[in-house]
Amino acid sequence: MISIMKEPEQISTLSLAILGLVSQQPRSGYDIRKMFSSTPMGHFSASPGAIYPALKRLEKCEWIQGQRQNSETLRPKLEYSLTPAGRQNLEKYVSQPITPEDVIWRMDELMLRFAFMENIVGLPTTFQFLQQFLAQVEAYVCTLQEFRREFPEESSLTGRLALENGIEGYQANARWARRAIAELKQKISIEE
Amino acid sequence: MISIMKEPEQISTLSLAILGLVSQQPRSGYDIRKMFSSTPMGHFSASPGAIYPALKRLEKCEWIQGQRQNSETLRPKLEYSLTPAGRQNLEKYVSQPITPEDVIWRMDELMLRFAFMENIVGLPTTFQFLQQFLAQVEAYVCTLQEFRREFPEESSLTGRLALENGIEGYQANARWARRAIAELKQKISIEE
DNA sequence: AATTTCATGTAACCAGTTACATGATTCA
DNA sequence: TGAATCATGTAACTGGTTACATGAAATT
Repeated sequence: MISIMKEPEQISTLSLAILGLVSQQPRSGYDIRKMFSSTPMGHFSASPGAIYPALKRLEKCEWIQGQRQNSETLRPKLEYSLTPAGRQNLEKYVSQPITPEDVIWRMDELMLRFAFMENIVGLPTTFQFLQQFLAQVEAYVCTLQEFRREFPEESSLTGRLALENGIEGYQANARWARRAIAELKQKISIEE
Repeated sequence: MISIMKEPEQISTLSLAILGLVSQQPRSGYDIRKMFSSTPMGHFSASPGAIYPALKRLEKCEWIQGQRQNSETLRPKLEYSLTPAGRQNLEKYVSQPITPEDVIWRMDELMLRFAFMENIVGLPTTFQFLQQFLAQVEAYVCTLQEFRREFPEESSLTGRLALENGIEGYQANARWARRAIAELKQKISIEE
């Protein structure tokens, strides 16, 4: 008897971060909490009330699987790793085409996808990701600049500056993407 | 009989955006939804399921007050404006000192505070805000660079690049803040 | 012996998402 | 007359926050 699990169409950034981490190596909830609190990895809270339920959810839909470590001792720990199905779904998820909505509403998710991409889908797909990313970011910069041009000049100084902050942030992302593309190109050519 | 309302110690970004908008002029829920969907204002969803309950909450704690417009017609609309108490609380909230946690976890909130500051607390306080902002951002850039220096070079290319994306984003914020400070300085000197 | 770190959880709460629902007004 | 826009809401669900709870192992 096979139980059909509903696949989440949209993964929360927390789940994605967890999947990325356990894709690298088996990790316990505590390991993940440590990563979140001791590194600038995304901006995740290390609260157990978020992480342990998230692990349970991912295990229930069979993307990850927990294995009890040190069962003999009095302090066993649960180490999770990706299931084959989980890896497949993760591959599909991180390789999705980048939409304009992604860069407007889900920048942090895009960066998470990117951070783990190399590991999960390899350099060529990562390269494609960066090209799409750059194109979408550049397009959005144009939209914002258009908006900036029509901004009523005398109305609100700080309002205008806040808008410019957004534009410059996206421009920084574009510059970064160009550099990253160059680095990847080099690495790919060396590996051949 | 005075009912004592519990003041929210932490305001959600959505509530803050709403407060900022109604501080400029009386606005209805529909007006606010339009702002969110037609301008790059923050990254807020215009869903009625978020906005109308938020307006109700803010009205219940007496920061804003709704007034029925066009009561004679069959399609009245509710225009909210800040109460004196609401304005006072908003002034206090946006002027709070900026903590390291703010730049790490709540960048979007800081930008919202800034976008409406001029209107709510005037240029001198806005100027102070920017100076604090710059200092905290620069400090965090150092932390990230320190982290970058200790990053294992061969481990993950995309991981390293994602970290650099973060650093460059904060550096862009610092540059922006320096420019904004210069602009404000000029404007303040002209107005004297 | 006391403190810190390892390690995993639960319960109440809250806010935002999605989807649904309603009806007036204006414009093509 | 039909579509788009104006205008406000509710209900079910979901996931993250805060706070609480427990106890072993390692360190000082």
